[in-house]
Amino acid sequence: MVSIKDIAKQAGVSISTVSCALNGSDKVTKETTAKILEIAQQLNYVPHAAARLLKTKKSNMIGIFLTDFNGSFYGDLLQGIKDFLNARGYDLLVCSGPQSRRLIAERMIDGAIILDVTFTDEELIQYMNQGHKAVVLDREIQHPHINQVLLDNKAGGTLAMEYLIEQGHANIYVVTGPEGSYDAGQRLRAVKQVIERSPHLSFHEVKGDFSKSSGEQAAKIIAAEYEQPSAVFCLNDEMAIGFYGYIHNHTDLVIGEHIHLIGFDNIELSQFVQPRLATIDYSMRKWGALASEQLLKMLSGEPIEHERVYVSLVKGASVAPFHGEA
Amino acid sequence: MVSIKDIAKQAGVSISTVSCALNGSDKVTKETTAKILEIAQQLNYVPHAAARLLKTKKSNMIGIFLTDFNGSFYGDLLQGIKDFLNARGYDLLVCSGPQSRRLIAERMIDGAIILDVTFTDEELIQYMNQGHKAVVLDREIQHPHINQVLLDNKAGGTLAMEYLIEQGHANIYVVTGPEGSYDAGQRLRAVKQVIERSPHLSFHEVKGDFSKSSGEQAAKIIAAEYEQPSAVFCLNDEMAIGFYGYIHNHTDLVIGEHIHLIGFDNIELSQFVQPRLATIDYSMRKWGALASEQLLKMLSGEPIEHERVYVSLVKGASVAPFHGEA
DNA sequence: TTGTAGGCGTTATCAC
DNA sequence: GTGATAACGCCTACAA
Repeated sequence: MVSIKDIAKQAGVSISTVSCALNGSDKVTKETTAKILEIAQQLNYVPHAAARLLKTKKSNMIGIFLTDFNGSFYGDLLQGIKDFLNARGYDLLVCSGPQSRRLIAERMIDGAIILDVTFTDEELIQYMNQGHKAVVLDREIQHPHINQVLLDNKAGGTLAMEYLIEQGHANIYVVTGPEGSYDAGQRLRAVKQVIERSPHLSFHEVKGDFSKSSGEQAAKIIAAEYEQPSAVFCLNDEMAIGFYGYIHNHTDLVIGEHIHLIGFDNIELSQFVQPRLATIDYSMRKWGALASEQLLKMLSGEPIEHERVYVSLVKGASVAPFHGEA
Repeated sequence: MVSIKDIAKQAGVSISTVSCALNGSDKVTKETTAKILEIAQQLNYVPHAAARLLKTKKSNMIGIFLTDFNGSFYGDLLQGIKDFLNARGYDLLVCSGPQSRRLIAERMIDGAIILDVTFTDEELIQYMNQGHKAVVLDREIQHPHINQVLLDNKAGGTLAMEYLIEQGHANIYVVTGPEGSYDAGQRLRAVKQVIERSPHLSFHEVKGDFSKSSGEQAAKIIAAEYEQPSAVFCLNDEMAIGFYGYIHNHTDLVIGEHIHLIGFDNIELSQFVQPRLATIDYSMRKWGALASEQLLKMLSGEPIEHERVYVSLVKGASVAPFHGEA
């Protein structure tokens, strides 16, 4: 492998001159710089990242940590992060699994973005105490080296519930998310707050875990006890899609007529189902870009505050007005 | 940051003793090793990956390069790769975009797995000439540092066509894949070879690009010129699903009766559509595991040959027998 | 069994 | 403007 030493020899200059020239320092003549650059080129010189990192303590790499690699769900989020980082000279590494944490500990990356429930708060804080920095997308946690960029789940949950109530629905189900999920927990909390303020409502909770199949299960349960038009808030779209499928294939009930359904996330599929699924929308790309921005600011020592990703209601014919007796 | 120097000082021994102890060399007393280990523990010592890499030239990291982050398609493949690598002390980094190539060039990873059409054969060969090693999943390319682990697209394409023909279909459409895709190209070639051997068939090609929406487009075209029962081979399942949707929602035709459909990939959704989609199956996890295995073998200098991932036919009611006049 | 010394490829601080 | 020289943190002969 060719190193700056080789090119120094070729050019008949010292290695420090080469280093300066390569890094575009103005302490070197234009001519020598040009000569050095040319030799580097024809020698196919590529710097050794590890050596540079050892000295500069900057790898220009950011890691995002995911629970697993499933879910087209993350596509846009990752793209948003990557685009933002690339534009600023950083690279993104997507990591998963407990073993990958060594990238943080062993200082291979400059910072981390966390969207991984398998990270405990404790270990996260431990890393941060060692001087590492991170942005979390999936929890509330206070530490000088941690910044939060969270979805406004509370607003979303409230928006969804109020929409159902506005449309005249008083018999309401919620299909919950997995244990331990911050987003699911927050959404459910918002739902309960609305419920508490509206004692006239009939309210039921059905367990779900954000998967399509759990949406189907929920549909089965709710369809079985169906007596009157009901509204269902699936805490994410994937479950809502599963819900749709079950109702459509296995019952005589009609979405938007007997059962009024709203989801959360506005995934691509939501616009294709008939009738269109009402849901809560937000931009994955923006979420990713914002998280990246916050992380880079932290790295540069800029003081920052926690951020929120705002959400909005997407109406859809899956929820129709209801004018019956509650 | 605490380094072996600090722990050497604490333990009252030299740096090299610490290094040996940490690396489990038998050149150090059990007692001193134990003492050193304990101090390392309580000092929260973590080795610096860059420093180690600089010396050992092994990062124990493997990179997989993808065209983009979309597509739940890759979930199982990545999981298969990760599991295999983790079990052998390697970590997986998922990378995308031209910038990420520096991980290869700058020697941050020990090897690469390529599933990225934006990599040209030329640049790949250039990297390999510099001594890097890779397994390719998406092309045929000969180089001592490159190993191929390819899907047996030819067998799959042939299997699909023969199934349609066996079932009595003689009016056959194929919905193609994107330009430049190796898999799409190979599948189409297999189709054409079957066609050439069966001159009595009526055969039509409709352009697609592996996306669901292109499947819908194809359905629109084929439905418009529908005259008699036809068989359609969508070169991947995603298009087949789009095809389904269009036929179901916008025409009176029935899959498995007027239109007989087969796909490729056996994605999860395929088993849920009604009637079940006939398709070509293979294991993403195995593909990933095999690719990883080959890469590690290359890294250890073991001589290896190119590998193939075998496929099989999955029958489904989306293709029914046809006994009419061709 | 332990310590000494040199080097991995860079960057950075100085003299010259 | 350029060139020694010393780090960075770790590994590994080799010497003691």
